[in-house]
Amino acid sequence: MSTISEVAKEAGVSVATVSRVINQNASVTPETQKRVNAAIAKLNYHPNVWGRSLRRQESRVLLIFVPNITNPYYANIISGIEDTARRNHYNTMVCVTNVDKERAKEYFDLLRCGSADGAILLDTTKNDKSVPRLAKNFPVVQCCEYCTDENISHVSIDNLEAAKQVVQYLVSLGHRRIGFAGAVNDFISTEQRETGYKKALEEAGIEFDSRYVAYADEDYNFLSGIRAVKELLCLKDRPSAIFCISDMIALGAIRAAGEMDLRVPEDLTIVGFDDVAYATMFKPMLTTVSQPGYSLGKTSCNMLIKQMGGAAPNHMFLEHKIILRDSSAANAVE
Amino acid sequence: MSTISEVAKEAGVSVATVSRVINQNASVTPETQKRVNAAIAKLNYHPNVWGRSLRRQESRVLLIFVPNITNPYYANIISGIEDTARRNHYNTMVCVTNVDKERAKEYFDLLRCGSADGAILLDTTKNDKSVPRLAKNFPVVQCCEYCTDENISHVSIDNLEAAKQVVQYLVSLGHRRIGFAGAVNDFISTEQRETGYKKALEEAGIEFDSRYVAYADEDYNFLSGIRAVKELLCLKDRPSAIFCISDMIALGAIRAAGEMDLRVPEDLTIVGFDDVAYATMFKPMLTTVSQPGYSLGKTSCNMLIKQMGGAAPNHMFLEHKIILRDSSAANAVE
DNA sequence: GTGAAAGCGCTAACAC
DNA sequence: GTGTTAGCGCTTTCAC
Repeated sequence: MSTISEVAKEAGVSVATVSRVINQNASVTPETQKRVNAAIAKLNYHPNVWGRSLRRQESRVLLIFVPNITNPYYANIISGIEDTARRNHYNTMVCVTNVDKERAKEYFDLLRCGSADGAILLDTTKNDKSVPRLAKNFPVVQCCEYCTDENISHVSIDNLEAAKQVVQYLVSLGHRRIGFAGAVNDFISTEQRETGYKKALEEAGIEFDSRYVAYADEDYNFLSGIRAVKELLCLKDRPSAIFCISDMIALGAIRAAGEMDLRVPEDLTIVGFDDVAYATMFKPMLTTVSQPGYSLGKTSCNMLIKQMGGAAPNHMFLEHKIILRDSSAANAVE
Repeated sequence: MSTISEVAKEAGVSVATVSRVINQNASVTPETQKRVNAAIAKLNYHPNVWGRSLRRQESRVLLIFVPNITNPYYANIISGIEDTARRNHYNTMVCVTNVDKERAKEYFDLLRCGSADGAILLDTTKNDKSVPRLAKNFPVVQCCEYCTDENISHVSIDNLEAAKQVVQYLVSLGHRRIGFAGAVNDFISTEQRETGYKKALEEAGIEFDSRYVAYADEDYNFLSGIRAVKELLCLKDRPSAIFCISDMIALGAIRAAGEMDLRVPEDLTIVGFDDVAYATMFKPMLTTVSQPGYSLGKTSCNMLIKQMGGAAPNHMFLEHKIILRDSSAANAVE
């Protein structure tokens, strides 16, 4: 590992000149430039990032907080963030929190100790108190999930509206007994999708029936999806359609239906949320809501960079899309 | 962001004393310790990592190179690496290369510029030339995939043996026309699984028939899996069993069979590889080879840390397991 | 256009 | 047990 002063000696110039050549921001004779570049190449010199950061007081690293990377839904978002970051000469560091507050707190220290300049959070919960505290001192953008504090930037889709549209679509298919498979967690999207479900029912003049609502585990896992949906399917007047707040739960719903000898979509319509790749690998292929993952990531990252440049916190909602496939059909139950 | 000298002033001691308290490695009066700690708390001081790294000449960051994070198969490995790293006071940085050599090269610079102390590579190809070059200058461990250079550490399962066992199992079920769905890439696991397939056939006295071998795309994607397997199923003497080198391809195989009105496993036995979570979400649930993901990650990380401490390169093979589920059955085709 | 030198925050060798 | 100080590699101000 060679240093700037070794390069300077090799090229017969001062370290200042080498620095100027590296950063291309000051006048250096083309000829000296050539000599310096030759020395850099010869010594295989790479500017040491610690020295530079210490001097510049910035790390050019952005943090990405993800609850887990098992969910393919995050892959696109992360791609969007990373591409944008790299285009702006930032490196990224994926921090997998596993929904563990302790671990997240440790990762927050990466900001406090200077390891990173800002963070994009994909795992904020509704009433999270640590995020506002962090955002007071560091540039932070929330993506997809966000807390109720108005002063912190966020980028997401309009979950309430999306859920409403799903239920309106189900109503348009003739369904009246529409179930809802949610999850027990503190994500705002979870809440908003349930609210959207209720609003759409109300607007359609269908009375809300709490027996038609069931909940999977915190992390929307497959097995708990099966369990939750079975609760609904065991009812005397079982729903003819079920809106699931994640594809994973919807996959569980298909399995649950199969185990109870119900055909999808003939006997039961199922709609998911997220449009992960696996939504099309199953038969029947899943009707679901598609989020613009890559754009969500890209927009978040751009917002963060602007904010680090002094811009005020901002809120953005991107467009979702309902993808019609095989798991939904007109109500034929009675 | 307060500095060590501000803490020193606040506590009425020198910066050296503060440093000693922080690093708990020298004798400081309990009383001064208390004073210093009070000052640290009061100023909410966090040691600046740039200053420390510059001085100590280490970053305490490890890189994890992953081809993509869409594949859930990597999640466990990464967990294993991260937990182990954190236990040893290292931070990790996930670098998603997208099988893009250019991007990987840029990430390699993180080592050259001091941003990281070592790397675990999950995406090495057989004849990769850049990895040996990198490994000459920096601590590197390869996980799951590795290149032919003997001097670079690696941790993986014995892919050849695993493939052999799968085929032996299929033979034991009475299958004689056994197909192989591989992929067009330069991963050593791909090659070894094909070699294992051929060896097992040979040992069973079954002549190798090149018509029974088809290839999915480089990244084992679902659609190309369907395509490859359809090639095999269109043969006059179609195979009664197919060994797929990844679960994703195996999922494609199930779809392909379905589209050609073949039942799995009654008309066609399918075996996958990796045992991803989705292997059990489908009906039929997949017979597959399970790799000890978490252990692979953990072992790699421990090996890297030992190596950074001066240990010589090492090679390790961990145990795999064949998981019998619903997609395989005795040959009933003729 | 180029060089000398200060200083970013920290640790550790040395002095007392 | 504690303080002084050099120096890690870099950028940038100020001379010239």
